[in-house]
Amino acid sequence: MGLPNIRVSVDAVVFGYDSKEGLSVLLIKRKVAPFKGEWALPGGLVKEDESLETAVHRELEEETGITVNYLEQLYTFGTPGRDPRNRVVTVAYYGLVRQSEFDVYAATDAADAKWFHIDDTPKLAFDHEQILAAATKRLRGKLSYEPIGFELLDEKFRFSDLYHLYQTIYNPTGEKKIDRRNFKKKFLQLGILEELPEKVSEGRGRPGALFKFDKEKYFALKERGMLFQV
Amino acid sequence: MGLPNIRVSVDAVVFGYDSKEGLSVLLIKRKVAPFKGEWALPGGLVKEDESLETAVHRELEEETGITVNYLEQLYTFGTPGRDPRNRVVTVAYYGLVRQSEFDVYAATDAADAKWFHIDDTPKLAFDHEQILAAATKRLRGKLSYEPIGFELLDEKFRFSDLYHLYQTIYNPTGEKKIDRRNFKKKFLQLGILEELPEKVSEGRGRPGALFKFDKEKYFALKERGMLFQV
DNA sequence: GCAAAAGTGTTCCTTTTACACCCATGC
DNA sequence: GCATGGGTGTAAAAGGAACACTTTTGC
Repeated sequence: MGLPNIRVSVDAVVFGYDSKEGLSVLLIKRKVAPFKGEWALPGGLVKEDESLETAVHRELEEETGITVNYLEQLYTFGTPGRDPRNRVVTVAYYGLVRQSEFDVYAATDAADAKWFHIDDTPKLAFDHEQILAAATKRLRGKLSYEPIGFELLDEKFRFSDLYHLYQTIYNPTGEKKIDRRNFKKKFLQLGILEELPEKVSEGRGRPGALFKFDKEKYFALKERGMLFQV
Repeated sequence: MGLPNIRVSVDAVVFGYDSKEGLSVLLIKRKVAPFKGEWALPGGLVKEDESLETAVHRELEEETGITVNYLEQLYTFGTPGRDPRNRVVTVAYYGLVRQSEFDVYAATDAADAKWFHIDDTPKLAFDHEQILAAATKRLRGKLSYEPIGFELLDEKFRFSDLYHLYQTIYNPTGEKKIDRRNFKKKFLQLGILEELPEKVSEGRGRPGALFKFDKEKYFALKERGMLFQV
């Protein structure tokens, strides 16, 4: 009985948020077989001496040029046959970024790389649609027991940006449901927001105050795990 | 640049519950190097044509003789150096069983196999202490947003068994905290318990009614995810 | 009769929900 | 002046927490 020939890869589901465009996911167009020319999650084989996390960051850099500072392990997919050529077990990660901060470009290892709105993704290679679905589900779940926002919003943001973020992720179909006042009350009670004296207008309507996260409290709360039902 | 030489293994953290002994974990004594003679989590290399889940079940059978019907993926550990000889990425699973149902024995692939009380585990091989810690944390967390019990209790059980289960897992140090009446009220409200006409005495004290889970509702609730704060 | 476990309701408090009007600005 | 988004409070309802005595059995 010879040693099993199994390869290990990593894949990344990077979510980008933008107040105008909502929630997107970063995809690449494959440059090599299998599935050459099709869209897929960025990712690739892990090298023998690098950690899984290092591998994800490296692959993201090589394929899309972006650097993500928040990545979390999602799930490991290993069904035989998920890669048509070899047995490949892939460790999937998901991450969150402010979409506006990143110029995405097809770096050396991909034919193309771009953001797709979460409700308008193309057919994906391998079992990547399954991975994407798992990540989306996890993101939604996470929202209700951990503060999310720091990674997705600009340093200073209007309260309505935060509100729309939650609204978007919870309620992708767009029927308004979350009560603005109750949401604000609840969120402010967490004590992780700092209201700035500056006000900013969006072009029309009354200008709103800017807020920023109190990083210490934010991460403390995140560590401890909070419960936040919308 | 040659292909990376990485192996893939699975490890299982199997928790057993017994109303008398509380929460235990199943460990094996390693029969082969490295760490020969030391205690470790059951597990081993994945074969090229089997799924990860199949591999866990197979290894459990080969090393401890038990069959677990509830196993869930926990996390994948892949730091280089976690196995002293080769690069091994391990996918950890955790599961729950009724301890009383299983005769554990050292099957062919282990020198010994037994249950250890969760607060009295030996030093473990590899990074298995870290894996065990992660599993314990996850189990506690899970308890508060999913019904747990079906997998850990006999088919028919007294309400106090369920109560002690939660008490044990939440509150390992044993200072009583959960209010019996409130716990019962809340749990019954979930609508997943069926009260049987039979009563049973524990030898002393007033006999209590037996309950069983309404499987359909139980698993439905589990799918949807419930929120249950104790 | 006493030790051990099971059964049972009410009150208070906290949290959550529902809900509508005025304000500041750009055009 | 009107359209657009920002800001704000209260009342009713639901859910959670605290709490103690009685019942049934074995010995």
